[in-house]
Amino acid sequence: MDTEAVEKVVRMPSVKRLPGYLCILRRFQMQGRELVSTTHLAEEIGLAPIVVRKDLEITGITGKPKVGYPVPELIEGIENFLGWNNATDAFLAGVGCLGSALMGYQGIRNNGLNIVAGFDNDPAKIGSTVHGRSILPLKKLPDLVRRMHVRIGILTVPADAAEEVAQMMISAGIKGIWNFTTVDLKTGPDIVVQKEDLSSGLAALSVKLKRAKEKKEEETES
Amino acid sequence: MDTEAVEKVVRMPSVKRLPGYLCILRRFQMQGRELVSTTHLAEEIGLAPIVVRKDLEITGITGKPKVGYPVPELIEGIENFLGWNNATDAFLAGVGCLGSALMGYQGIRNNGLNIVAGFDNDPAKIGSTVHGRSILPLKKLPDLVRRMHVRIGILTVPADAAEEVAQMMISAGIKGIWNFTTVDLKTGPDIVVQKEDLSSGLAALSVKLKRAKEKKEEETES
DNA sequence: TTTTTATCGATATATTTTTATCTATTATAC
DNA sequence: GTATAATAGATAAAAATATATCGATAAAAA
Ligand SMILES: NC(=O)c1ccc[n+]([C@@H]2O[C@H](COP(=O)([O-])OP(=O)(O)OC[C@H]3O[C@@H](n4cnc5c(N)ncnc54)[C@H](O)[C@@H]3O)[C@@H](O)[C@H]2O)c1
Ligand SMILES: NC(=O)c1ccc[n+]([C@@H]2O[C@H](COP(=O)([O-])OP(=O)(O)OC[C@H]3O[C@@H](n4cnc5c(N)ncnc54)[C@H](O)[C@@H]3O)[C@@H](O)[C@H]2O)c1
Repeated sequence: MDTEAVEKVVRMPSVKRLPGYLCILRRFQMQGRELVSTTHLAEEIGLAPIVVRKDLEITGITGKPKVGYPVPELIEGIENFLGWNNATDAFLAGVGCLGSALMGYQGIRNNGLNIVAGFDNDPAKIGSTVHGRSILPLKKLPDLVRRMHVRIGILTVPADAAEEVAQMMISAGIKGIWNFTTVDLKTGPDIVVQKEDLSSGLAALSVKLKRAKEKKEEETES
Repeated sequence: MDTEAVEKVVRMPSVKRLPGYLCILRRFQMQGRELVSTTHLAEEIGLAPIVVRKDLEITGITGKPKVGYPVPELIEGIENFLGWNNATDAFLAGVGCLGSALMGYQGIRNNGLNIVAGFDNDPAKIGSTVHGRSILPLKKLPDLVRRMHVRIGILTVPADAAEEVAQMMISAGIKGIWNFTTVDLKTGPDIVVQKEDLSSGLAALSVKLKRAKEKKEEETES
């Protein structure tokens, strides 16, 4: 029985902006700041205050007029909303250039994800460690996923192996794939795939630069 | 005097999806396919056909009913729209884990960006090469930007150096910064910054996973 | 105390983006 | 040739997202 379930709509753009606030808030906390207003947060992150206020709404934390939000509560609220309070284990497949960079990246761990081990099919890599985490043979992935109840897989294999390795992950019980390959994975509806697409970022940069250039040329003419 | 300028609005979401189509189209071309329909493209990329058709509109390429679009023209149209036909030179600052991965990544070169050199302030790295490109002292960046008329800078330095290095780039004449740090750069309005934010992707993954889990639990209950 | 100012939180409006509908076109099958 | 099915392209509707407005509230200043 839905006892007045407040149908809270979570907007994805807001969700994606939360880590940015979190990063700034953590810095503020280290500086000993107790309170922060959306005005100030907005200035730091380069957005309009109204955007920030709307975004923070989804955490459920409330602020005080003329004062702002309590920094520690806000941090906890965001972490809590994102489920970043308790670290989640993840496996990474494809310990190449990008894969090892990710395995050593503190930013991921700070955001609630713990890359437990890397998997590869290169005999030269298997058995060694990267940033303190061991590289295991890909074959062992399914069994370990099951035994350790790992739900998140990070995919950094070459494109032609992506689909196959992803299927292996899913068969073993992985529920979410952080996909760094260019491949659009074909998965069932119960699997969550987050594709991290460098090329779309580059496309955005290219077009924005082109626009800026055109704009400048127009101004020069007039 | 605007002689009936067809005010073509470029939607950013469409721009960001173009590289995905491009990647698939290039594969099709290698397979010798001459034509492709939005229906088929949509299936490949996992989107609705209507989305694909709307997106391809901005390239100006037209298709034929019952047939589709000519693959080579479409590739050229997308590349042309994004300015990826002629490679653009770029400098990268901060040749660490991520920086060197990017310098060796063919995907960037395929998308019209040519990382000419890397810059660092670590004496141990300066003078060596990464994936065939030399690592130069950061000090030399401004002069080389001016001499080579480089307009794009890639920022992969640690967070605490980001603002400083970005300012150095901008002062030298860099117009677009591909920012991989967590820092929200403070720049003037004529500088284009594309922030590549891993944490927002992770946030999206976390929330989508949480949702999927809740949904499944609801289904199990009923 | 009263006024002023900053800021929250709610509501409303505008804009952007997605999705649907419909018509025209063209290759293919009959 | 004519019917049929697939699909482009235009237009319209719906949904999502961003932005603006405004009253309430709390702190600081007068
Ligand atoms: N290098 C980058 O900067 C970058 C950036 C964005 C995306 N990517 C993507 O990340 C992926 C990897 O790129 P990279 O540059 O790290 O390549 P890489 O060749 O350096 O690394 C690939 C790794 O995967 C391993 N591998 C190959 N086949 C495998 C398999 N079937 N199972 C398990 N491991 C396997 C290889 O042994 C290697 O260690 C590619 O899909 C690429 O498109 C790379
Ligand atoms: N490692 C990852 O997977 C990853 C992923 C996403 C974003 N990032 C971001 O990329 C940046 C670099 O990360 P990393 O893991 O490669 O770190 P890293 O420490 O491996 O590399 C940093 C490099 O920058 C150089 N450097 C330091 N100060 C400099 C300066 N003032 N000028 C020029 N060079 C300087 C260092 O010598 C080093 O080579 C960070 O801001 C990080 O948040 C990293």
